[in-house]
Amino acid sequence: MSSHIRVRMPPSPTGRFHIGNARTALYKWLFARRRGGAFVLRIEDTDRARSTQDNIATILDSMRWLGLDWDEGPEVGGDCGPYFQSQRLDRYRRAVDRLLDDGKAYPCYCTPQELEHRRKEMHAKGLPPRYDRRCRGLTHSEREQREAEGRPKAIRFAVPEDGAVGWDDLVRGPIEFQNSELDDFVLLRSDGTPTYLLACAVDDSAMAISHVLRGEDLISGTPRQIHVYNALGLPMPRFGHLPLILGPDRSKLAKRHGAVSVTEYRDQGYLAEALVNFVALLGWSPGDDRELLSREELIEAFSLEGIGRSNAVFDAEKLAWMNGVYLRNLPPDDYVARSRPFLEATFGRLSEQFDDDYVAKALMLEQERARTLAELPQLTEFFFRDPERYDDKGERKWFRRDGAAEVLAAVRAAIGGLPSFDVESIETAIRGVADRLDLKAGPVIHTTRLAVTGRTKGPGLFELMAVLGEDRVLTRLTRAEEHTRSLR
RNA sequence: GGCCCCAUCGUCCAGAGGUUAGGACACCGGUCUUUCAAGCCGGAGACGGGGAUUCGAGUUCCCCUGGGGCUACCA
Repeated sequence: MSSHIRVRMPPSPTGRFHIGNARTALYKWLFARRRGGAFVLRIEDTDRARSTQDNIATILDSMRWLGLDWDEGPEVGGDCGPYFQSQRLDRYRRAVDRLLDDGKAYPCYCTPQELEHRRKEMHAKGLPPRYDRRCRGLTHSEREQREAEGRPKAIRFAVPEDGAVGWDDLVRGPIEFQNSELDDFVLLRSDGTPTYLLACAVDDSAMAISHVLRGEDLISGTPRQIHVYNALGLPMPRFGHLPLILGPDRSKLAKRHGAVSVTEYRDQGYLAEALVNFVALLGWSPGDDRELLSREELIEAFSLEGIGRSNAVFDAEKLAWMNGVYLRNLPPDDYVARSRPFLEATFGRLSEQFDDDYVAKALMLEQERARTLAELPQLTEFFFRDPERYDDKGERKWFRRDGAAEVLAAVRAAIGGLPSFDVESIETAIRGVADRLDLKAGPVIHTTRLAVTGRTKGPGLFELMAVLGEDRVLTRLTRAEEHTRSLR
Protein backbone atom coordinates (compact mmCIF):
# COMPACT_ATOMS: atom_id res chain seq x y z
CA MET A 1 0.00 0.00 0.00
CA SER A 2 2.86 2.33 0.75
CA SER A 3 4.04 1.90 -2.80
CA HIS A 4 1.15 4.07 -3.92
CA ILE A 5 2.57 7.09 -2.27
CA ARG A 6 3.81 9.61 -4.77
CA VAL A 7 4.67 13.19 -3.95
CA ARG A 8 6.02 15.88 -6.13
CA MET A 9 8.03 19.05 -5.84
CA PRO A 10 6.81 21.61 -8.36
CA PRO A 11 9.18 24.56 -8.23
CA SER A 12 8.58 27.46 -10.53
CA PRO A 13 11.77 28.77 -12.12
CA THR A 14 10.72 32.37 -11.74
CA GLY A 15 13.15 32.88 -8.90
CA ARG A 16 15.78 31.25 -6.77
CA PHE A 17 15.10 28.15 -4.72
CA HIS A 18 14.55 29.61 -1.29
CA ILE A 19 14.29 28.40 2.28
CA GLY A 20 10.55 27.91 2.04
CA ASN A 21 10.92 25.73 -1.06
CA ALA A 22 13.66 23.82 0.67
CA ARG A 23 11.50 23.00 3.64
CA THR A 24 8.52 21.99 1.54
CA ALA A 25 10.75 19.83 -0.62
CA LEU A 26 12.35 18.30 2.44
CA TYR A 27 9.04 17.34 4.03
CA LYS A 28 7.88 15.68 0.85
CA TRP A 29 11.20 13.95 0.40
CA LEU A 30 11.15 12.71 4.00
CA PHE A 31 7.57 11.56 3.61
CA ALA A 32 8.39 9.66 0.43
CA ARG A 33 11.52 8.11 1.89
CA ARG A 34 9.80 7.18 5.14
CA ARG A 35 6.88 5.57 3.40
CA GLY A 36 8.69 4.00 0.53
CA GLY A 37 7.00 6.28 -1.96
CA ALA A 38 8.28 8.18 -4.98
CA PHE A 39 9.57 11.73 -4.96
CA VAL A 40 8.97 13.47 -8.26
CA LEU A 41 10.44 16.75 -9.44
CA ARG A 42 8.42 18.74 -11.91
CA ILE A 43 9.38 22.15 -13.20
CA GLU A 44 6.43 24.51 -13.43
CA ASP A 45 7.67 26.78 -16.15
CA THR A 46 4.38 27.88 -17.63
CA ASP A 47 4.99 31.54 -16.92
CA ARG A 48 7.37 31.87 -19.81
CA ALA A 49 7.88 35.56 -19.29
CA ARG A 50 9.51 35.02 -15.92
CA SER A 51 10.98 31.54 -16.14
CA THR A 52 14.68 31.26 -16.88
CA GLN A 53 17.16 28.50 -17.64
CA ASP A 54 19.38 29.92 -14.98
CA ASN A 55 16.72 29.48 -12.34
CA ILE A 56 16.10 25.91 -13.44
CA ALA A 57 19.78 25.13 -13.07
CA THR A 58 19.83 26.72 -9.63
CA ILE A 59 16.82 24.71 -8.50
CA LEU A 60 18.39 21.41 -9.52
CA ASP A 61 21.64 22.52 -7.97
CA SER A 62 20.00 23.47 -4.69
CA MET A 63 18.05 20.26 -4.44
CA ARG A 64 21.13 18.19 -5.07
CA TRP A 65 23.18 20.16 -2.61
CA LEU A 66 20.55 19.54 0.03
CA GLY A 67 20.64 15.86 -0.80
CA LEU A 68 17.03 15.76 -1.91
CA ASP A 69 17.38 13.29 -4.75
CA TRP A 70 14.35 12.76 -6.94
CA ASP A 71 13.13 9.48 -8.35
CA GLU A 72 11.57 11.04 -11.43
CA GLY A 73 12.12 14.36 -13.06
CA PRO A 74 14.62 16.42 -15.00
CA GLU A 75 17.85 14.63 -15.83
CA VAL A 76 16.67 11.33 -14.38
CA GLY A 77 13.55 10.76 -16.44
CA GLY A 78 10.65 8.56 -15.48
CA ASP A 79 7.42 7.10 -16.80
CA CYS A 80 5.36 10.23 -16.38
CA GLY A 81 7.44 12.70 -18.32
CA PRO A 82 8.11 15.14 -19.64
CA TYR A 83 8.74 16.85 -16.32
CA PHE A 84 8.68 20.37 -17.62
CA GLN A 85 5.25 21.86 -17.93
CA SER A 86 6.35 23.87 -20.91
CA GLN A 87 6.61 20.52 -22.71
CA ARG A 88 3.16 19.36 -21.73
CA LEU A 89 1.08 22.15 -23.21
CA ASP A 90 -0.95 19.82 -25.43
CA ARG A 91 -2.27 18.02 -22.36
CA TYR A 92 -3.58 21.20 -20.81
CA ARG A 93 -5.07 22.22 -24.10
CA ARG A 94 -6.91 18.91 -24.34
CA ALA A 95 -8.22 19.20 -20.81
CA VAL A 96 -9.49 22.66 -21.54
CA ASP A 97 -11.19 21.49 -24.71
CA ARG A 98 -13.08 18.92 -22.73
CA LEU A 99 -14.12 21.50 -20.21
CA LEU A 100 -15.22 23.80 -23.03
CA ASP A 101 -17.23 21.02 -24.65
CA ASP A 102 -18.91 20.24 -21.36
CA GLY A 103 -19.74 23.88 -20.79
CA LYS A 104 -17.62 23.91 -17.66
CA ALA A 105 -15.33 26.56 -19.02
CA TYR A 106 -15.78 29.49 -21.36
CA PRO A 107 -13.74 31.97 -23.35
CA CYS A 108 -13.23 35.40 -21.85
CA TYR A 109 -12.42 38.30 -24.14
CA CYS A 110 -11.78 40.90 -21.48
CA THR A 111 -8.32 42.41 -21.72
CA PRO A 112 -6.01 42.58 -18.75
CA GLN A 113 -6.38 46.36 -18.82
CA GLU A 114 -10.15 46.15 -18.66
CA LEU A 115 -9.99 43.69 -15.84
CA GLU A 116 -7.55 45.79 -13.93
CA HIS A 117 -9.73 48.83 -14.38
CA ARG A 118 -12.84 47.04 -13.19
CA ARG A 119 -11.01 45.61 -10.22
CA LYS A 120 -10.04 49.07 -9.12
CA GLU A 121 -13.59 50.26 -9.51
CA MET A 122 -14.97 47.48 -7.41
CA HIS A 123 -12.32 47.98 -4.82
CA ALA A 124 -13.21 51.66 -4.67
CA LYS A 125 -16.82 50.73 -4.08
CA GLY A 126 -15.77 48.49 -1.26
CA LEU A 127 -16.73 45.36 -3.16
CA PRO A 128 -14.60 42.24 -3.34
CA PRO A 129 -12.57 42.66 -6.55
CA ARG A 130 -13.72 39.54 -8.31
CA TYR A 131 -14.17 38.91 -12.00
CA ASP A 132 -17.75 39.89 -12.86
CA ARG A 133 -18.30 36.92 -15.17
CA ARG A 134 -19.47 39.13 -17.97
CA CYS A 135 -18.14 36.78 -20.66
CA ARG A 136 -19.80 33.80 -19.05
CA GLY A 137 -23.19 34.87 -20.29
CA LEU A 138 -22.13 35.69 -23.82
CA THR A 139 -24.48 34.32 -26.45
CA HIS A 140 -23.26 32.20 -29.31
CA SER A 141 -23.42 35.08 -31.72
CA GLU A 142 -21.64 37.44 -29.36
CA ARG A 143 -18.80 34.96 -29.16
CA GLU A 144 -18.77 34.54 -32.93
CA GLN A 145 -18.51 38.26 -33.30
CA ARG A 146 -15.54 38.56 -30.92
CA GLU A 147 -13.87 35.64 -32.61
CA ALA A 148 -14.36 37.33 -35.96
CA GLU A 149 -12.75 40.44 -34.57
CA GLY A 150 -9.80 38.26 -33.69
CA ARG A 151 -9.87 39.31 -30.07
CA PRO A 152 -7.50 37.42 -27.83
CA LYS A 153 -9.23 35.18 -25.33
CA ALA A 154 -8.44 33.47 -22.10
CA ILE A 155 -10.35 30.43 -20.92
CA ARG A 156 -12.06 30.67 -17.58
CA PHE A 157 -13.52 27.99 -15.39
CA ALA A 158 -17.23 28.34 -14.72
CA VAL A 159 -17.47 27.99 -10.99
CA PRO A 160 -20.90 26.84 -9.73
CA GLU A 161 -22.84 29.72 -8.27
CA ASP A 162 -24.05 27.83 -5.23
CA GLY A 163 -22.74 25.22 -2.90
CA ALA A 164 -19.33 24.76 -1.40
CA VAL A 165 -16.08 22.87 -1.88
CA GLY A 166 -14.09 21.36 0.89
CA TRP A 167 -11.49 18.79 1.71
CA ASP A 168 -9.99 17.13 4.72
CA ASP A 169 -6.62 18.79 4.99
CA LEU A 170 -3.76 16.52 6.00
CA VAL A 171 -2.49 19.02 8.52
CA ARG A 172 -5.48 21.18 9.32
CA GLY A 173 -8.50 18.96 9.12
CA PRO A 174 -11.71 19.95 7.32
CA ILE A 175 -11.60 23.18 5.31
CA GLU A 176 -14.46 24.54 3.28
CA PHE A 177 -14.97 27.39 0.85
CA GLN A 178 -18.28 28.72 -0.41
CA ASN A 179 -18.43 28.69 -4.20
CA SER A 180 -19.84 32.18 -4.03
CA GLU A 181 -16.45 33.30 -2.75
CA LEU A 182 -14.64 31.92 -5.78
CA ASP A 183 -14.48 33.78 -9.04
CA ASP A 184 -14.19 32.30 -12.48
CA PHE A 185 -10.45 31.82 -12.53
CA VAL A 186 -8.37 31.62 -15.68
CA LEU A 187 -7.34 28.16 -16.86
CA LEU A 188 -5.61 29.09 -20.06
CA ARG A 189 -4.00 32.43 -20.74
CA SER A 190 -4.59 34.21 -24.00
CA ASP A 191 -1.14 33.08 -25.15
CA GLY A 192 -2.28 29.50 -24.83
CA THR A 193 -0.25 28.67 -21.73
CA PRO A 194 -2.00 27.19 -18.72
CA THR A 195 -2.13 28.72 -15.30
CA TYR A 196 -0.93 26.93 -12.24
CA LEU A 197 -4.47 26.03 -11.22
CA LEU A 198 -4.97 23.98 -14.38
CA ALA A 199 -1.52 22.63 -15.07
CA CYS A 200 -0.93 21.48 -11.56
CA ALA A 201 -4.19 19.57 -11.33
CA VAL A 202 -3.78 17.96 -14.75
CA ASP A 203 -0.21 16.92 -14.02
CA ASP A 204 -0.73 15.74 -10.50
CA SER A 205 -3.42 13.52 -11.82
CA ALA A 206 -1.40 12.33 -14.81
CA MET A 207 1.56 11.64 -12.57
CA ALA A 208 -0.60 9.79 -10.07
CA ILE A 209 0.39 12.05 -7.22
CA SER A 210 -1.15 10.82 -3.99
CA HIS A 211 -0.30 13.61 -1.57
CA VAL A 212 -0.02 17.29 -2.31
CA LEU A 213 1.92 19.19 0.32
CA ARG A 214 2.37 22.90 -0.14
CA GLY A 215 2.55 26.14 1.76
CA GLU A 216 -0.47 27.62 3.42
CA ASP A 217 -0.21 30.56 1.06
CA LEU A 218 -1.58 28.27 -1.63
CA ILE A 219 -4.59 27.21 0.37
CA SER A 220 -7.01 29.42 -1.50
CA GLY A 221 -6.06 27.78 -4.78
CA THR A 222 -7.10 24.38 -3.54
CA PRO A 223 -10.87 24.77 -3.80
CA ARG A 224 -10.41 25.90 -7.38
CA GLN A 225 -8.24 22.92 -8.20
CA ILE A 226 -10.76 20.60 -6.64
CA HIS A 227 -13.30 22.00 -9.04
CA VAL A 228 -10.96 21.26 -11.90
CA TYR A 229 -10.43 17.69 -10.76
CA ASN A 230 -14.15 17.16 -10.42
CA ALA A 231 -15.02 18.78 -13.72
CA LEU A 232 -12.45 16.64 -15.48
CA GLY A 233 -13.42 13.55 -13.55
CA LEU A 234 -9.87 13.09 -12.31
CA PRO A 235 -8.91 11.18 -9.18
CA MET A 236 -7.97 13.58 -6.45
CA PRO A 237 -4.88 13.52 -4.26
CA ARG A 238 -4.99 14.36 -0.56
CA PHE A 239 -4.02 17.93 0.23
CA GLY A 240 -1.96 19.19 3.12
CA HIS A 241 -1.06 22.80 3.75
CA LEU A 242 2.10 23.59 5.61
CA PRO A 243 2.57 26.53 7.94
CA LEU A 244 4.61 29.37 6.49
CA ILE A 245 8.14 30.40 7.32
CA LEU A 246 8.21 34.00 8.45
CA GLY A 247 10.88 36.67 8.57
CA PRO A 248 11.80 38.49 11.77
CA ASP A 249 8.95 40.92 11.14
CA ARG A 250 6.51 38.00 11.03
CA SER A 251 5.60 38.39 7.39
CA LYS A 252 6.18 35.68 4.81
CA LEU A 253 9.90 35.09 4.37
CA ALA A 254 11.05 37.02 1.32
CA LYS A 255 14.05 38.62 -0.30
CA ARG A 256 13.76 41.77 1.73
CA HIS A 257 14.52 39.72 4.82
CA GLY A 258 18.05 39.15 3.55
CA ALA A 259 19.46 35.79 2.60
CA VAL A 260 16.65 33.48 1.56
CA SER A 261 17.95 31.37 -1.26
CA VAL A 262 19.57 28.02 -0.61
CA THR A 263 22.61 28.91 -2.69
CA GLU A 264 23.20 31.98 -0.57
CA TYR A 265 23.40 29.84 2.53
CA ARG A 266 25.75 27.47 0.79
CA ASP A 267 27.96 30.37 -0.26
CA GLN A 268 27.88 31.77 3.25
CA GLY A 269 29.43 28.61 4.54
CA TYR A 270 26.46 26.73 5.88
CA LEU A 271 26.47 22.96 5.67
CA ALA A 272 23.65 21.27 3.83
CA GLU A 273 23.08 18.82 6.67
CA ALA A 274 22.76 21.66 9.18
CA LEU A 275 20.36 23.58 6.98
CA VAL A 276 18.29 20.45 6.45
CA ASN A 277 18.19 19.70 10.17
CA PHE A 278 17.29 23.27 11.04
CA VAL A 279 14.64 23.74 8.42
CA ALA A 280 13.06 20.38 9.25
CA LEU A 281 12.30 21.72 12.71
CA LEU A 282 10.58 24.81 11.37
CA GLY A 283 7.03 23.59 11.49
CA TRP A 284 7.63 19.99 12.37
CA SER A 285 8.86 18.09 15.37
CA PRO A 286 9.67 14.45 16.00
CA GLY A 287 7.34 14.61 18.97
CA ASP A 288 10.06 14.64 21.56
CA ASP A 289 12.79 17.07 22.54
CA ARG A 290 15.38 16.04 20.03
CA GLU A 291 16.93 18.92 18.10
CA LEU A 292 19.91 17.39 16.39
CA LEU A 293 18.78 14.76 13.95
CA SER A 294 20.71 13.12 11.17
CA ARG A 295 19.14 12.62 7.79
CA GLU A 296 18.41 9.00 8.70
CA GLU A 297 16.84 10.01 11.99
CA LEU A 298 14.70 12.57 10.22
CA ILE A 299 13.42 9.97 7.81
CA GLU A 300 12.78 7.58 10.63
CA ALA A 301 10.91 10.14 12.73
CA PHE A 302 9.00 11.94 10.00
CA SER A 303 5.25 11.88 9.93
CA LEU A 304 2.52 14.20 8.71
CA GLU A 305 1.09 14.23 12.24
CA GLY A 306 4.22 15.95 13.47
CA ILE A 307 3.63 18.96 11.26
CA GLY A 308 2.43 21.99 13.17
CA ARG A 309 -0.27 24.41 12.19
CA SER A 310 1.19 27.76 13.11
CA ASN A 311 3.71 29.76 11.17
CA ALA A 312 7.34 29.80 12.24
CA VAL A 313 9.78 32.68 12.39
CA PHE A 314 13.10 31.91 10.79
CA ASP A 315 15.75 32.35 13.48
CA ALA A 316 19.09 32.88 11.75
CA GLU A 317 20.86 32.83 15.11
CA LYS A 318 19.77 29.33 15.84
CA LEU A 319 20.73 28.18 12.37
CA ALA A 320 24.20 29.60 12.95
CA TRP A 321 24.47 27.76 16.24
CA MET A 322 23.35 24.52 14.67
CA ASN A 323 25.76 24.97 11.81
CA GLY A 324 28.54 25.39 14.35
CA VAL A 325 27.55 22.13 15.97
CA TYR A 326 27.68 20.31 12.64
CA LEU A 327 30.96 21.99 11.77
CA ARG A 328 32.57 20.84 15.00
CA ASN A 329 31.30 17.32 14.50
CA LEU A 330 32.71 17.03 11.00
CA PRO A 331 35.46 14.43 10.60
CA PRO A 332 38.82 16.22 10.11
CA ASP A 333 39.29 15.27 6.48
CA ASP A 334 35.80 16.28 5.57
CA TYR A 335 36.06 19.52 7.48
CA VAL A 336 39.32 20.44 5.80
CA ALA A 337 38.06 19.53 2.35
CA ARG A 338 34.98 21.68 2.73
CA SER A 339 36.91 24.58 4.20
CA ARG A 340 39.62 24.87 1.60
CA PRO A 341 37.48 26.47 -1.12
CA PHE A 342 36.54 29.22 1.29
CA LEU A 343 40.18 29.78 2.19
CA GLU A 344 41.28 29.83 -1.42
CA ALA A 345 38.61 32.32 -2.28
CA THR A 346 40.42 34.88 -0.18
CA PHE A 347 44.02 33.67 -0.08
CA GLY A 348 44.32 32.34 -3.60
CA ARG A 349 45.84 28.99 -4.44
CA LEU A 350 47.13 27.72 -1.14
CA SER A 351 48.98 24.76 -2.57
CA GLU A 352 51.46 27.10 -4.19
CA GLN A 353 52.56 28.55 -0.88
CA PHE A 354 51.70 26.06 1.83
CA ASP A 355 51.67 22.33 1.99
CA ASP A 356 48.43 20.52 2.63
CA ASP A 357 49.46 19.36 6.05
CA TYR A 358 50.10 22.91 7.18
CA VAL A 359 46.73 24.11 5.89
CA ALA A 360 44.96 21.22 7.54
CA LYS A 361 46.61 21.82 10.89
CA ALA A 362 45.81 25.50 10.78
CA LEU A 363 42.21 24.72 9.96
CA MET A 364 41.95 22.14 12.72
CA LEU A 365 42.93 24.68 15.31
CA GLU A 366 39.96 26.85 14.40
CA GLN A 367 37.36 24.17 13.93
CA GLU A 368 35.70 24.71 17.28
CA ARG A 369 35.56 28.45 16.84
CA ALA A 370 33.84 28.68 13.48
CA ARG A 371 30.11 28.80 13.06
CA THR A 372 30.26 28.87 9.27
CA LEU A 373 32.90 27.92 6.73
CA ALA A 374 32.94 31.50 5.56
CA GLU A 375 34.38 32.62 8.88
CA LEU A 376 37.48 30.49 8.39
CA PRO A 377 39.53 32.85 6.22
CA GLN A 378 39.31 35.55 8.86
CA LEU A 379 39.90 33.09 11.69
CA THR A 380 42.97 31.51 10.10
CA GLU A 381 44.42 34.55 8.40
CA PHE A 382 47.49 34.77 10.62
CA PHE A 383 48.54 31.32 9.53
CA PHE A 384 48.81 32.50 5.96
CA ARG A 385 49.89 36.08 6.33
CA ASP A 386 52.18 37.81 8.77
CA PRO A 387 50.28 40.25 10.94
CA GLU A 388 50.35 43.72 9.46
CA ARG A 389 48.87 45.37 12.49
CA TYR A 390 48.39 44.57 16.10
CA ASP A 391 45.06 44.66 17.85
CA ASP A 392 44.67 48.14 19.34
CA LYS A 393 43.49 47.12 22.75
CA GLY A 394 46.07 44.38 22.90
CA GLU A 395 48.82 46.76 21.94
CA ARG A 396 47.89 49.15 24.69
CA LYS A 397 47.66 46.42 27.23
CA TRP A 398 50.68 44.30 26.35
CA PHE A 399 53.08 46.15 24.08
CA ARG A 400 53.10 49.46 25.89
CA ARG A 401 53.80 48.07 29.29
CA ASP A 402 57.33 48.19 30.72
CA GLY A 403 59.44 45.26 29.76
CA ALA A 404 57.33 44.18 26.83
CA ALA A 405 60.26 44.18 24.45
CA GLU A 406 62.34 42.27 26.95
CA VAL A 407 59.63 39.65 27.25
CA LEU A 408 59.59 39.19 23.50
CA ALA A 409 63.34 39.04 23.36
CA ALA A 410 63.40 36.45 26.10
CA VAL A 411 60.78 34.33 24.39
CA ARG A 412 62.66 34.54 21.13
CA ALA A 413 65.83 33.44 22.83
CA ALA A 414 64.08 30.64 24.68
CA ILE A 415 62.46 29.04 21.70
CA GLY A 416 65.15 29.73 19.15
CA GLY A 417 67.04 26.56 18.52
CA LEU A 418 64.72 24.36 20.51
CA PRO A 419 65.62 20.73 19.75
CA SER A 420 62.04 20.12 18.79
CA PHE A 421 59.52 22.79 18.00
CA ASP A 422 56.56 20.97 19.46
CA VAL A 423 53.74 22.06 21.72
CA GLU A 424 55.27 20.70 24.87
CA SER A 425 58.73 22.14 24.31
CA ILE A 426 57.28 25.52 23.46
CA GLU A 427 55.15 25.55 26.55
CA THR A 428 58.06 24.61 28.76
CA ALA A 429 60.21 27.28 27.20
CA ILE A 430 57.63 30.03 27.57
CA ARG A 431 56.72 29.16 31.11
CA GLY A 432 60.42 29.13 31.83
CA VAL A 433 60.69 32.68 30.54
CA ALA A 434 57.93 33.77 32.87
CA ASP A 435 59.75 32.20 35.80
CA ARG A 436 63.03 33.80 34.95
CA LEU A 437 61.50 37.24 34.54
CA ASP A 438 59.51 36.71 37.68
CA LEU A 439 56.24 37.14 35.82
CA LYS A 440 53.09 35.10 35.73
CA ALA A 441 52.62 33.01 32.61
CA GLY A 442 49.61 35.05 31.49
CA PRO A 443 51.36 38.28 30.54
CA VAL A 444 54.10 36.45 28.71
CA ILE A 445 51.60 34.37 26.81
CA HIS A 446 49.41 37.31 25.90
CA THR A 447 52.30 39.44 24.78
CA THR A 448 53.65 36.61 22.70
CA ARG A 449 50.25 35.86 21.19
CA LEU A 450 49.88 39.45 20.11
CA ALA A 451 53.36 39.42 18.60
CA VAL A 452 52.83 36.21 16.70
CA THR A 453 49.23 36.60 15.56
CA GLY A 454 48.49 40.28 15.93
CA ARG A 455 45.47 39.28 17.97
CA THR A 456 44.32 38.87 21.51
CA LYS A 457 42.21 35.83 20.87
CA GLY A 458 42.50 32.56 19.08
CA PRO A 459 43.62 28.98 19.58
CA GLY A 460 46.01 27.95 22.32
CA LEU A 461 49.28 29.80 21.89
CA PHE A 462 51.56 26.79 22.08
CA GLU A 463 49.51 24.83 19.59
CA LEU A 464 49.38 27.68 17.15
CA MET A 465 53.09 28.34 17.42
CA ALA A 466 53.85 24.70 16.78
CA VAL A 467 51.81 24.84 13.61
CA LEU A 468 53.33 28.10 12.43
CA GLY A 469 56.80 26.68 12.86
CA GLU A 470 59.97 28.12 14.24
CA ASP A 471 60.90 30.32 11.31
CA ARG A 472 57.65 32.21 11.10
CA VAL A 473 57.43 32.60 14.86
CA LEU A 474 60.97 33.93 15.16
CA THR A 475 60.48 36.39 12.35
CA ARG A 476 57.28 37.69 13.84
CA LEU A 477 58.78 37.96 17.32
CA THR A 478 61.64 40.00 16.00
CA ARG A 479 59.37 42.29 14.12
CA ALA A 480 57.07 42.75 17.11
CA GLU A 481 60.00 43.46 19.36
CA GLU A 482 61.16 46.27 17.09
CA HIS A 483 57.66 47.59 16.91
CA THR A 484 57.34 47.52 20.66
CA ARG A 485 60.55 49.47 21.14
CA SER A 486 59.33 52.07 18.66
CA LEU A 487 56.31 52.69 20.83
CA ARG A 488 58.29 53.97 23.78
C1' G B 1 -12.89 45.37 3.13
C1' G B 2 -14.02 39.96 1.99
C1' C B 3 -12.47 34.88 2.50
C1' C B 4 -9.20 31.25 4.74
C1' C B 5 -5.67 29.75 8.41
C1' C B 6 -3.34 30.25 13.14
C1' A B 7 -2.61 31.40 18.73
C1' U B 8 2.52 27.80 25.07
C1' C B 9 8.87 31.61 27.20
C1' G B 10 11.83 37.11 22.70
C1' U B 11 12.38 32.75 18.83
C1' C B 12 11.71 27.29 17.42
C1' C B 13 9.43 23.03 19.43
C1' A B 14 7.26 19.20 23.75
C1' G B 15 2.68 18.97 26.15
C1' A B 16 -2.87 14.14 22.87
C1' G B 17 -8.17 16.77 30.81
C1' G B 18 -4.96 15.95 36.57
C1' U B 19 2.70 18.33 34.99
C1' U B 20 6.60 22.25 40.35
C1' A B 21 4.15 23.55 32.10
C1' G B 22 9.67 20.42 29.55
C1' G B 23 13.81 21.09 25.81
C1' A B 24 16.71 24.15 22.28
C1' C B 25 18.56 29.13 20.42
C1' A B 26 19.33 33.90 22.31
C1' C B 27 20.09 36.44 27.16
C1' C B 28 22.23 36.75 32.33
C1' G B 29 25.44 34.55 36.20
C1' G B 30 29.13 30.91 37.54
C1' U B 31 32.89 27.19 36.25
C1' C B 32 37.14 25.50 33.30
C1' U B 33 41.22 28.20 31.01
C1' U B 34 47.00 31.75 28.58
C1' U B 35 42.75 34.63 25.44
C1' C B 36 38.47 33.68 22.45
C1' A B 37 35.45 29.91 21.46
C1' A B 38 33.63 25.14 22.87
C1' G B 39 32.08 22.44 27.30
C1' C B 40 29.80 22.08 32.10
C1' C B 41 26.53 24.13 36.15
C1' G B 42 22.77 27.61 37.35
C1' G B 43 19.14 31.80 36.49
C1' A B 44 15.39 34.67 34.31
C1' G B 45 11.51 33.94 30.83
C1' A B 46 5.17 31.55 28.27
C1' C B 47 -0.21 28.95 28.22
C1' G B 48 -3.61 36.62 24.65
C1' G B 49 -8.76 37.79 27.04
C1' G B 50 -13.78 36.21 28.31
C1' G B 51 -17.42 32.67 28.68
C1' A B 52 -19.02 27.28 28.46
C1' U B 53 -18.31 21.84 29.46
C1' U B 54 -15.94 19.11 33.56
C1' C B 55 -14.69 17.15 40.21
C1' G B 56 -10.58 19.22 37.36
C1' A B 57 -8.72 22.89 31.05
C1' G B 58 -2.51 24.99 28.19
C1' U B 59 -5.24 20.72 26.45
C1' U B 60 -12.65 20.39 24.40
C1' C B 61 -16.51 24.14 22.53
C1' C B 62 -18.06 29.38 21.57
C1' C B 63 -17.03 34.63 21.32
C1' C B 64 -13.48 38.53 21.35
C1' U B 65 -8.68 40.15 20.46
C1' G B 66 -4.23 39.55 17.99
C1' G B 67 -1.15 37.64 14.00
C1' G B 68 -0.55 35.66 9.11
C1' G B 69 -2.02 34.37 4.13
C1' C B 70 -4.93 35.06 -0.22
C1' U B 71 -7.78 38.43 -2.90
C1' A B 72 -3.43 38.37 -11.05
C1' C B 73 -4.15 36.00 -17.97
C1' C B 74 2.38 34.55 -10.67
C1' A B 75 2.96 30.21 -8.64
